[in-house]
Amino acid sequence: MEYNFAKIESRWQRYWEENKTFKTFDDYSKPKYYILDMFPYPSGAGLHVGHPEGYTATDIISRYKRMKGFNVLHPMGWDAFGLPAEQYAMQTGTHPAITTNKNCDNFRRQIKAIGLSYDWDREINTTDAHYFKWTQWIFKQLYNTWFDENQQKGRPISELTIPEEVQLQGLEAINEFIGEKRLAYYDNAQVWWCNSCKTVCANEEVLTDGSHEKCGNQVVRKNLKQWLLRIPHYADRLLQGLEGLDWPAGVIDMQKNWIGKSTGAEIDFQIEGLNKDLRVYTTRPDTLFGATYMVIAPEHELAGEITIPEKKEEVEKYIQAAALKSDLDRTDLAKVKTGVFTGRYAVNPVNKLPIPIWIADYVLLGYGTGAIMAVPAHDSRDFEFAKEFNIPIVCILDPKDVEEREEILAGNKCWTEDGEYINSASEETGLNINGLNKEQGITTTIEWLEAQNIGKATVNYRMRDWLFSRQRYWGEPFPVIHWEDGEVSLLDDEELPLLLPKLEKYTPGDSGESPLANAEEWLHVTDKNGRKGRRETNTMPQWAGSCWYYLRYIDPNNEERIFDPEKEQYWMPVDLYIGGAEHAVLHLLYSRFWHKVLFDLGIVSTNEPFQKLYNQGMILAFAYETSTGAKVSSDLVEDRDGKYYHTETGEELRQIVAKMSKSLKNVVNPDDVIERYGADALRLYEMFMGPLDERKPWAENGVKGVFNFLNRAYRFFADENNITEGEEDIEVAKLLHQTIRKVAYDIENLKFNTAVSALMVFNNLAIKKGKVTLDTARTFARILSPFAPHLGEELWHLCGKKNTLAYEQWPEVNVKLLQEDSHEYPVSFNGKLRFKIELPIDIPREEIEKAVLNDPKANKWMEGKTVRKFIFVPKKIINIVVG
RNA sequence: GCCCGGGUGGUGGAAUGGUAGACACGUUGGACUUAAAAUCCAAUGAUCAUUAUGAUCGUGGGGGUUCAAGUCCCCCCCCGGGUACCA
Repeated sequence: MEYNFAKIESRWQRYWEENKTFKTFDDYSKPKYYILDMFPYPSGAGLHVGHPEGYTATDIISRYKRMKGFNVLHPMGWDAFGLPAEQYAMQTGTHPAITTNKNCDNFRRQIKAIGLSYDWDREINTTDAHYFKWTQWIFKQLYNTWFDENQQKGRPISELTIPEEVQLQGLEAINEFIGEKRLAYYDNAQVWWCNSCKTVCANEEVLTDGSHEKCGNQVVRKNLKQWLLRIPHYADRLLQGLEGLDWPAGVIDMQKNWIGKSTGAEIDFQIEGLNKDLRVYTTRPDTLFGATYMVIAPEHELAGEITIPEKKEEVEKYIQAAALKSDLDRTDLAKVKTGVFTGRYAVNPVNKLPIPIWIADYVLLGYGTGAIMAVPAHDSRDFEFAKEFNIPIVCILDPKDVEEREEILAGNKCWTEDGEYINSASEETGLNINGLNKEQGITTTIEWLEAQNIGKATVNYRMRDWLFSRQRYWGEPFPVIHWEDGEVSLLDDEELPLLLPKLEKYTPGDSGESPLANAEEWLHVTDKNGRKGRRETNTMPQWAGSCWYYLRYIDPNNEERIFDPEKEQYWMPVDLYIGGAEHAVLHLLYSRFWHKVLFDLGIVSTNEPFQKLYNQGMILAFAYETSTGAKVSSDLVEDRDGKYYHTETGEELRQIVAKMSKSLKNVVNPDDVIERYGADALRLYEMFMGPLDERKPWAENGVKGVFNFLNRAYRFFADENNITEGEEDIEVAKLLHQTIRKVAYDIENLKFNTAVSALMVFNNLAIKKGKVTLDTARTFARILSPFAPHLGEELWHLCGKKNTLAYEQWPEVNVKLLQEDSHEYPVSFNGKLRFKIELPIDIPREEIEKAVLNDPKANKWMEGKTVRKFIFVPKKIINIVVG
């Protein structure tokens, strides 16, 4: 009766594979459930125990939903483009496809060993030409779409009306006009360049200290021709779409912050002595009366013109210094603010007072208009600057009942909250907001500005255009040709996919050109008229393939179209999407953007792709450090009597929790866990560790705990001597049905840890009782199977069933068994629990009171006291207030 | 700084405002064994006292609401994640 997990697991894995047990059919008669994992990047290191956490969770739900009668789509694939395979190619000359396929094979082997119920016939790989053909096709759709502001909707470029004055200027002007509308465009853009890796880095690969995540080298800015996507056009749609989603609030907040919508006004200030206006953006037009200076960014186009000759030298010096500073230096908040006076004044439109124009690098060119009106009394940054340069601070918002009111009114303290306006009226201009509050002040001022025709309400977003090209080899080639006459054209659909050329050398050029520039034959093209052209040498970023993979799973082998619309309508949206929180913004925002464009073009049927999102927490590991905080590699740690010692120095060490890392030698490989304890134990422990969304440390002893449970369950249920005929013991029957209900509830609410615990509790009782009926054994096999599918199938089989239990019905709860006729009430006096008493459920309150107060145990607590209150909560507690 | 999470036994963690510590690890004692492993049984928040039993304290700290607070409200401390002069 030994639990031979290796034998059991390989047998059922073979069975599932041979019988294609988990092949999904497009059976429209059944309700569907689409449950998706974030597909992995198949790294050379293989799986670590963090991967199977989310995969097990989705697998449990998939198996459960199948038993509940759903048609479940549960696929897996590979996000396989990426830099590591390319760097390996640079070092060894091995084609990235070879490395990638090897890694995919290893990942697939590891994942299959966990017993996950994927439909492997739907496996996709972003580097497969059959797949990226459609990534290129989507790029074409983006290129050929413009965003109609009025309809708030993307529309085909063919539906764009060209203004007459543009048409009159000829073809070039028309193309330029269209180009400015396309969602994908080609332009100069600043990118991060790593001189050591000779490659461009994505923003997210640059650490906050300005170094390259991969090699630690400081990255530099480079100006290169790039593809960009106009995602800000969809800002409002992306914001609104968040409303109906069942997503973690934190992720929604992060996306909102990233989009960064702000409402305010643009205001034109007259510049003294120049026939020009300076336009600023502000969220606080109501504070115009407190504006005592203005600031423009050093890169502002008017910087030169505004500066008076006497100040020229000083200003130029400042601008140059600012240009040399890294972004990091410029945005370091701790640093003292710097700036320089241009010598020129603007006119404050509300009171006609002259205010000085400064240049300072705390104002960024890329946001708003690159110029601000500064209100030091009511903006902390402006306040700091004004203090530094002795610029007047005029308080115009009375904070009323605030402690520091006097200080604020005197301009010695900054006040950014609401209040009542003072000093905010001008007879000359007719604007008066004195006595109003912030909200009224803003509306009134904007109305006034619009009436004067010097400003208007404006919305700004923090989100920028998405830099969509990388100077790399191992990515999707753009289906683009740049012709010698300057025309840019896209390949016809029939010419897709555009494959990557074979290369001798994968090293990029020093100038920042992709390795593809070396592929002479591939690179140069000639059209039928003899016109010469050059293919785009940039490739798409890794996001491209992951932006839409969930759509391809629906119809992965369709050669004719991206997918069959009927299938798409059936399967979409994804009902549940589980993955790491590190994708809270970028991947999920980019995907949503593409999805909305495809929706506008009528290609997909849902407005949002992922209905419910859940993040699994990171799996950490125990690590050890000395009293000075130095980390000690795990292979140098000895455990004696619950304390930890350094094997070489003998020093006592402290146990801490840290990320798994090679240097700490605390990385756990699922292969090892499976070999020692089996896949079911791995799965069970991943779930038993704690709540799915929390970070938690891996502990080998915990695996032993669940392994123990599987052992006990097998030894008990696989032994026919323990299986009886006839009626089930009432206690066992009651607990069984409680367990069915608890496990189902917990699965649906993603509380897998407590579900496992409930199964353990039932198993403990069954073993204690020593006997269960065959029905009970069969029920247990079914409710265990989503968690430990191999053992589930084995027990099902031993219970005399021939076929897989994957599609068996989830057991019905017998509600009658769950009804109790009495309850053991805890009795408290003044909130302190004193004793317990068993009472029938259905007797009136008076009798309960009588029974409790007359109980001999109650005397002790009531002696010399009177009962002031008797609290009775049915099926919960009794609390008696005495005094 | 701002925005999210989180802080419960020796450990991982349970707990619709209603019996704090389910379940598991570890530890201790016992059974089995020549012995060990495995397995099984029992105990296990702390403190005090003890004949079973009992009492007091206890969910980061301080206040509050309530018959009743780990849970709700206010203030503070610590840890993790995100973000960073976005006007």
